[in-house]
Amino acid sequence: MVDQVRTFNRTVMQRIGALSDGFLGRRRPMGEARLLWEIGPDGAELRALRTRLDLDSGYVSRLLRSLEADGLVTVAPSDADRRTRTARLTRAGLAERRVLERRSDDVARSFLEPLSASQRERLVGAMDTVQRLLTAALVEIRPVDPTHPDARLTIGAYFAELNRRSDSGFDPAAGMSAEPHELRPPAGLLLVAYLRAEPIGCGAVKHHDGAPSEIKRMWVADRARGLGIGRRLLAELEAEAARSGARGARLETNRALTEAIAMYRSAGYVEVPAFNDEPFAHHWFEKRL
Amino acid sequence: MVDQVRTFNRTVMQRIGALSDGFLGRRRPMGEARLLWEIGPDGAELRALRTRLDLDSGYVSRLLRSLEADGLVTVAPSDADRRTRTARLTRAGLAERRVLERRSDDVARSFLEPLSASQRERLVGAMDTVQRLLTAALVEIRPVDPTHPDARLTIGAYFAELNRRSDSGFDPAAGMSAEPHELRPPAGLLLVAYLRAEPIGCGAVKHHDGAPSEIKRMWVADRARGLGIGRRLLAELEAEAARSGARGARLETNRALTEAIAMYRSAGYVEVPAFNDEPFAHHWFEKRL
DNA sequence: TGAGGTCTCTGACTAAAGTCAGAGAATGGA
DNA sequence: TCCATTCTCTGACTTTAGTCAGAGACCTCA
Repeated sequence: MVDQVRTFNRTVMQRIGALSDGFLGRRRPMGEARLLWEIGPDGAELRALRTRLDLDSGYVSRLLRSLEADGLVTVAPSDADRRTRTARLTRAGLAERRVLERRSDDVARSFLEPLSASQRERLVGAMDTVQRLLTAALVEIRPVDPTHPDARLTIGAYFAELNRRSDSGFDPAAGMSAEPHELRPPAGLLLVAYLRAEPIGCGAVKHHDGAPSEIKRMWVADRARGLGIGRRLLAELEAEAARSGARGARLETNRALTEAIAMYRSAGYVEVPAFNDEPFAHHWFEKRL
Repeated sequence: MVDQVRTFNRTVMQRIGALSDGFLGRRRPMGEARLLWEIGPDGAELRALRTRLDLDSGYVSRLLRSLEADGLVTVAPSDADRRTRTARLTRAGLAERRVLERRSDDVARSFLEPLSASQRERLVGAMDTVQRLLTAALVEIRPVDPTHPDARLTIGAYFAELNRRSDSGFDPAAGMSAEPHELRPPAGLLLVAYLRAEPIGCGAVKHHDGAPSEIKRMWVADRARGLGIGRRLLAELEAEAARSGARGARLETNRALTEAIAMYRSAGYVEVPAFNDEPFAHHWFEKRL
């Protein structure tokens, strides 16, 4: 498998290399072209450009000077903080960027054109799979303190979604508790899933002496679904429950969360009679560990 | 579709970029690392290195000088032709190359590791599809004179394969004719399929006044099968037949060539009674255009 | 054997890419 | 209001990457 991935990397790298050639060739150095591209139609702050392209501040400055000299870019202090400056594309800069855009369209088209309709469909489908799974492989799951901003953010998003999707609305204060101290070792654990430093999911476990651990706050951001992140969170929480000595894991859920329910079932959870009186729950599940 | 290909290019490019970082980071410039890699365990002639990496001869020379100074490479005149020189890795060079190899293994592994077994399988499968189809899109089909070396090469390979696979062996002199002048416009046409300048398939058509054109010499190299090249060759030959005024296309084939037969059927050919007495044929097909 | 061609190397360049150490303006908080 | 900090810019570099025009060794074929 590793070999197959490697040959993939080689082929695709060579092939997509054509794209950088496309970025080149307008008698503009690659660095300038990348910067022009990254500034985008709405402009961008220099610090954002630096971190996104991972360039030295002096270097960015010099590149911008050169683009300014060509009349493609203007740089002006930002309104909020006059230390930082914002680069914007001029009319000519926008036109130049459109040329780059057309070029990368051309590259994409050159991939598709020689193929038959069914080959095209297969190619695009497989590309989507590769992309999604490569992204999924980038997701990292880490324990986070329940009071950490990332924890608040994801749990907040979870509540908001529950409120939006369940027919009765949702009030976090009314449900079963999951206070910070209950989700902090050794009483429990809160995990946050990150995609490139951005929190995109969470899940928690709350231990009970002599009883199954409770899984709580399982949530994955919309645009990160279908990557198996929920399943990974769940598996890690179960492992944590097992480490704490629990013989099983339990959870309750709202009937509106159909994908979650399907995922629990396929992960080996079986529906059981209500084991608590959480007012927003319709289904109770349990799994032996 | 173009958009999907573009986002694929962006994601994958970023992700595989890690690989070049892997090649870098050993405090060795990328050019040297690429060269070291390309020389390979068995050594390589400088001209081969130059064409494969597309580098200036002076530049390669200088890079080799630097690798030599580090004790990683030796360069000596080739035995056959003492103008050309062959670069070989020393013990240290081989070790260094193994480091690079391990690094690109690590990158590949980092793609796979966070995924579940079924995700891995899907990823590798999709990678294979992408790779094959991107390669397929690189194939170019061009008319070639029947006496051109590439034509001789592919037709020779076709005869060799026929001889190897058919139980009776095959003697090109005994069969129905397809002399150079019969496959040259306006009497006919010979197409050769190229993958990166290397001929990997052929196919010809021979016109007959007032009768269906004959498809001859259809062949695709083993390692290029499954890319739809045969189908493309056939389609172009049919188009050529139609241009010449033919109302149909005919062909005969040996029963050993099962994939070819399946391809003809799925391309709309129907089996008909023998329309000639080609001694090596078992099936005769025809299609209306 | 000699003419024309092939192959690699050296010298002399240029352009791009990137690094580093301040300088100077602006900001936020004590 | 002052001090530490943040942000961008400039000047002065270094390293890579790549190009071009010969020179010289070697090969092939007439």
